[in-house]
Amino acid sequence: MSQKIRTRFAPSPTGFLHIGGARTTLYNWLFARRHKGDFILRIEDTDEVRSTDDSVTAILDSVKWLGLDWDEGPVDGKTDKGPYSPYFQMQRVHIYRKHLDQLVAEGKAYRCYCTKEELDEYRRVAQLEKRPPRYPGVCRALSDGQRKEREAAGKKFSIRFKMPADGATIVDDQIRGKVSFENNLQQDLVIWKTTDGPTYNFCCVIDDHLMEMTHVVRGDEHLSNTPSQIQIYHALGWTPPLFAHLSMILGPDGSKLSKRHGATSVLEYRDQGYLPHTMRNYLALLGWSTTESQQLFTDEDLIAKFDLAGCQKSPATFDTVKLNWMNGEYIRQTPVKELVSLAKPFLEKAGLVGLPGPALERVVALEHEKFKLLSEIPALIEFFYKPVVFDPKAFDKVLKAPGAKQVLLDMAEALSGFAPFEDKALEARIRQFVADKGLKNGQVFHPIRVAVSGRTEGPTLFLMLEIMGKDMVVSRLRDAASRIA
RNA sequence: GGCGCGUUCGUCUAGCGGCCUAGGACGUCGCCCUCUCAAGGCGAAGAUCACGGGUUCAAAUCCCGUACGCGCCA
Repeated sequence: MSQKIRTRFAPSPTGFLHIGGARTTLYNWLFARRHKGDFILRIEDTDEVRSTDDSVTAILDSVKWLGLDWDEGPVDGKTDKGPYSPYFQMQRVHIYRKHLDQLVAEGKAYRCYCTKEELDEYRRVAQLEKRPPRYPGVCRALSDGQRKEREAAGKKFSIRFKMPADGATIVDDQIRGKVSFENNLQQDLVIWKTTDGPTYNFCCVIDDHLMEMTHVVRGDEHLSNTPSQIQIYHALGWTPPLFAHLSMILGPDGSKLSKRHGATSVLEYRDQGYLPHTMRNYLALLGWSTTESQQLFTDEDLIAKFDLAGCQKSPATFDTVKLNWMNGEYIRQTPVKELVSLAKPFLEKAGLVGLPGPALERVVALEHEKFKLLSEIPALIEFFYKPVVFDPKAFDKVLKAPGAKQVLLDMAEALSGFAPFEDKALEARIRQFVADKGLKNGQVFHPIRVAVSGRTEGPTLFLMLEIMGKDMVVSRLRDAASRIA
């Protein structure tokens, strides 16, 4: 098979891009990139009521932020590019109608005049009689006379696709293997609504074929619709693409991941300070793995190794703890200069940009290995730029300790004329101080740390002092001492 | 209700008949490093492989059933 691989992600713009959609996008993208194929984005906006322009924008922004570039599809919320344009389904209705007409003309689809009330009644009775609540095919069996009668009465109709009455449809799923569905158990699917518009399952088939998709990789929830879709392909004389159905992503309580489990929108993860690369790596591993159980991947690595056969059939629970670990891992791998630039929005929000004081690069470097999220950077470094806020527990425990006040005053004195005010020299001087006074390291180091930073945890002491500079250090030592009763 | 899918440490998973007294990763715990917190290093605990039957010399791995969970159909 020398055919070029083509995959797509086809969201309905009825909200933001959630984690599940992000993973589906990622897998499609990885698969296409792996096989030097094309990755297409298509907007399924046939639900006029729920589709919004804002959603289109949010979805495009999300996919862009994730770093998944598409070869064809929307350029923005209105325009698109690519040889199969348009990629917005609402602009393709004439195409669907053409194929609809063909099916009807060939007797492969028929008008159904049943009203909502009638359908509800069929279903109610079926439930009562413990039969499956399927459409009983009333209008499929209509005679020409009966049909004319209904037309003459001007009855509204939908259009249903005739499913084969017998046999079975096999979905040869790339992840799950062969899954068989009895045709007589499938109902005649509505492919055109009473309100005069195509339905999801119909558009999807036509677009996937016309856009020459070779692989349809999508969520589990579509597996049950696949046999109907396959029959539509056949009715139109087309060969279906290969299908791969991904398992769901669950929340910590085992139910489908939703709002009440916390952030579900990709953009929320961006705003919390996760790196796109973390999301790619983590999401890749949520339902896919290599035989070696490798955890950390570069993008090249991911592309080279991704494989549908390695996808998990069972659902996976989204684990923020592991996500955080991975983000910390990648933050540590990010050069400081780049990290500062990535953290800019967060630093700006905290008012830490453009302030006098040490260079952000130096300060960030000092705490580099501690960050798990970009959003927590400001809180960990702000004491370099803003007045010290004492952690009450630290103050009581360390600064109120016997002798601490005197240590701070003596230390301020000792350092006020000290030079060079530099890491190694400071360490030597302070250790000397400890020895001279006959104290223990902790009795000196700890009070200094709390006095200059307000907290007991923080960067390595002497380098922190160097970066703060003599003036700030000395004045903070004295200020802290003055606060001790 | 029918149909379909799924079920290995708390979590993500390896495993595709013997290499499994079930491996890795996150998390947890302990130790080391150490000026604190991290990071890092080392180590430990943690899964009768959902359950019950088969098949086989041999099953987490194959078959059947049950339970539970989820999806689709409305």
